Amino acid sequence: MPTPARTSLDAIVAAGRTILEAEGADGLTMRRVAAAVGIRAPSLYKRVRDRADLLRLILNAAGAELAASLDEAATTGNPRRDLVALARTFRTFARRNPETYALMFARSSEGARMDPDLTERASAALLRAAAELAGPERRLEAARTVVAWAHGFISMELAGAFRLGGDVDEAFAYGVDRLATAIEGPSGLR
Amino acid sequence: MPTPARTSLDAIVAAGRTILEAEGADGLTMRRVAAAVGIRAPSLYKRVRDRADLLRLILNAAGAELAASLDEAATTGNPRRDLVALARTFRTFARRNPETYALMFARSSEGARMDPDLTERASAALLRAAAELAGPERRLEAARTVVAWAHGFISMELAGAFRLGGDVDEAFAYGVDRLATAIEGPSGLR
DNA sequence: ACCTGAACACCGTTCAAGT
DNA sequence: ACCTGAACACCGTTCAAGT
Repeated sequence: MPTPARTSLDAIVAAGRTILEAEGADGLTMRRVAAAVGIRAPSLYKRVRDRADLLRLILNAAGAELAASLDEAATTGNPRRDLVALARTFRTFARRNPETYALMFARSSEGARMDPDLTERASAALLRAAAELAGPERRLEAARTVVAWAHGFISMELAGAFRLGGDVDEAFAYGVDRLATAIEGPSGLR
Repeated sequence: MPTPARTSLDAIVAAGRTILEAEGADGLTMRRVAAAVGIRAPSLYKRVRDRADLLRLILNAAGAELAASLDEAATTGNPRRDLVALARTFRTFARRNPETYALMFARSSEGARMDPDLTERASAALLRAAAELAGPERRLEAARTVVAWAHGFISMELAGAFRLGGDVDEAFAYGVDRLATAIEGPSGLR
């Protein structure tokens, strides 16, 4: 005789996101998530394969939000301003979802990998701006250089690695300005 | 009546490094490290406060090696060539010690933080090159921009985030060249 | 169909007892 | 002084049993 469902996959993923940001990755335990949705840990396995699967679903949900924000941000028509807007949007997301952000870019030791389609969607606007600034042949390297800088800056900021003082906001503004200039025009390589 | 020591802190840290790189952070268990040095897990607590402390010692040992390599690398006399050498040295270290590298730049959720003196030592050569390229007033922002790019590039490479194809080595060479140019000369900001 | 308690094989860590 | 087995409070996960 069927028992009515007491929760849903969406509720589990949402609870997981909240717990992940509030308690960190170590705090995201199956028992804790189960309690948050009013069931016991073993019942979670009716809806997710294992903890890595739950983590994957959490990263996908957050990644979809990020991709949508990026799409919205890059709409000024000016590639340089779009680039600045994209970098800011990226940083804002990371500061609001630091634990999630760290896992998105982590080595797969946690076993969870975001949906590749989402990664592509999140890259699209940047590739467009990069093509306009650096030229179509160099657009991939240019986009990579910018995203590497932005990710590096943000992850160091989140890790508290900027310990030599100075204004971090200003350093971010300086960096994105320098990067935009760096990928502009003909390559100095070779 | 004293029992002779069966191992040493150095042996424990060395075993920890090997296990960390071979099995990942999750594989670095107190029981596993103890077995590698021929004792039982509880005896480790005679030499380290807890697992976070062991992790800290591992990161310090690796960080000292990295700082020494960086010092050695930046000796061409030419700031631009020094910058390229520093970036390459950094990347080589990360590729040889990927698990250690990831923890060095991780949020302190793992609880282990490297010795600040080591961070400073590792930054010194870069700050010198940055001062020559960008001018003394902009050296901190310039150094941060370069290290952010390098760390971002490397951590994305290690995470397997470069999925759109293209030559990753060439992208690294392109990036460091662009970054060196980017921090040169007067700032375009403001 | 969904949910549960009990159980298993792991953790990090403590502690009394051994030499 | 250093090392140990036993124990505790946690994990993720499985599974038979309940409704």
